[in-house]
Amino acid sequence: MINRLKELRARHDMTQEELAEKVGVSRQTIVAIEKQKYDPSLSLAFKLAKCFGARIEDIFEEE
Amino acid sequence: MINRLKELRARHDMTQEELAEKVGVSRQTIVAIEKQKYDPSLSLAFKLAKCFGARIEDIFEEE
DNA sequence: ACAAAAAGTAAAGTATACTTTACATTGATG
DNA sequence: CATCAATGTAAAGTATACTTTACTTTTTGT
Repeated sequence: MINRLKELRARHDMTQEELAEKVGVSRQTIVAIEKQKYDPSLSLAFKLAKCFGARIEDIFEEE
Repeated sequence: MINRLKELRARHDMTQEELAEKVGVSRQTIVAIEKQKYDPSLSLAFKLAKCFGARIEDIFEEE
């Protein structure tokens, strides 16, 4: 699974901290996902998509 | 999070066993998700969506 | 009604997602 | 170049997703 989280966050001009707060997780979770350490839960993926006004498929892509 | 997995599986006339095999998980995982015991991982959600020719948002819905 | 297939339940174990804390590195600005 | 904000790294702990095994209940077909 690859994701465009970092890219989208940059485009929306947000810090990791701001994004984390907005979707209700810790900053470390954002770091881990951006660094591709693991994939978000489905619930978090929904929140991230909503936050960026995108669809899950626009942010995450199965290999 | 609510899901229409059972409904979609019925519509596609598949058993839990068949679906489980097709998306590469155990039957118990399918049971648990249909019974709303927990949500699938993002990766499994993608596979289920693909299997039914639907979008993730068509199968799963955030509350 | 009976047998077989499908679905449901339960429990113990493993893997992954997420938290918290703490510290190190990078990058921008005075 | 010094400082502070932002980002990165690491490690130990908790919660949730998933597996495996085994057994019970429900549904379906003859």
